[in-house]
Amino acid sequence: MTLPLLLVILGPTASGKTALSLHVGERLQGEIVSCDSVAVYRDFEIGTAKPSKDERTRVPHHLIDIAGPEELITAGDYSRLARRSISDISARGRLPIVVGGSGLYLRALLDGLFAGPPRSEDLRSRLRKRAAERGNDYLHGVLRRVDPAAARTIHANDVPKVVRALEVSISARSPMTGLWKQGRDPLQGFRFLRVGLNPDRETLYQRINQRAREMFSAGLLEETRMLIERYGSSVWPLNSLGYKQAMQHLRGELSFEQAIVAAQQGHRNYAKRQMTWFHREPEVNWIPDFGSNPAVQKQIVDLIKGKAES
RNA sequence: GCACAGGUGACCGAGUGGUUAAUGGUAGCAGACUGUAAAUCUGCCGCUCUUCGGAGCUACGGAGGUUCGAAUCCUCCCCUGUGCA
Repeated sequence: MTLPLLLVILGPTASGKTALSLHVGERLQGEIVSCDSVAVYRDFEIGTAKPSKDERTRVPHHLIDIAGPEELITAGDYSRLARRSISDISARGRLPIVVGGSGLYLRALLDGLFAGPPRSEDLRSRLRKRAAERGNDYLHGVLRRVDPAAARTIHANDVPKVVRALEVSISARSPMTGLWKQGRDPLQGFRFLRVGLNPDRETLYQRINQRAREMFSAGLLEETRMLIERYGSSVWPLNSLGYKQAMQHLRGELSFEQAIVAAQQGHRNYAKRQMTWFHREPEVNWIPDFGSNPAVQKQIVDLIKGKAES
């Protein structure tokens, strides 16, 4: 018996993942599992370019609006929840479509993570404080003693990763890279079909600029103000692209126009990083175009039909 | 038209006679990423070669000049901003 198909659509922001997923979902009785680290939070609408209410009626969506902004959803949380959704969808005999822009979340879902100890906020803040007081190199030196292999791959200036490696190694009383050797827990029971959208860079950047500006005219500022009022200005997702710049404008640090330009910049840089990440993803069927292109949509539907029969 | 201020590599911006192809920053490109990841970090970044140690060429508005040596000093010209007319 052949395993059920799992479609994965990946690509940078504004590459047309949503359009493609809706088309395929409608045509092939699919349900969408969003893989977006910010869309998981309720009330973050405009800046996350979530699919509209109407679109979510056309094709069922999962892993959107699953937490309040004051909650912390990690890659591990996401992975567990998404796997549950996928097996439910599959049990209903429908096609699960993972639509991903968040590289780490996608990897956590498909390849799994290593079995690490739980977060320790206490330990983390102590380590961060240590780095601030005695310098990045000092903290990195500690890591070099605790987990030399980790120290070799993590740059001293990358404090968050140094802190994480130390947190894991110290609370587990064992080097983090040693724990890695025990392996990950990959998602099993499916045949993966990965489709990657990789439109022409310059065109993508234009599209990003346009979309970021539209977010502001669609009321990103008002939404941000509402979020601050409702949840306070220190909730984590307010640091996300667009919201961050909207906050800076509300605080008077940037003019309206400057905020837009900064948000565009941030989104372009992000798209670049996403592509770097996705280049490493194995077995991707790369499409050098936008997912909103009807020809691409047809091509993917045909591709899936072919796979489903084989 | 006179008086100041200024014209630096894609952009912003240091540099006022010599380890200067020229500090920084931004953009761009490439890369890393195992529970905050829309985060965080790294490398490259005038052109042409290179056995990767380097070699050559072109560069600081333009043209001359001073000097062993200039983005840096002098002269003239062009342009920009501000002030006085």
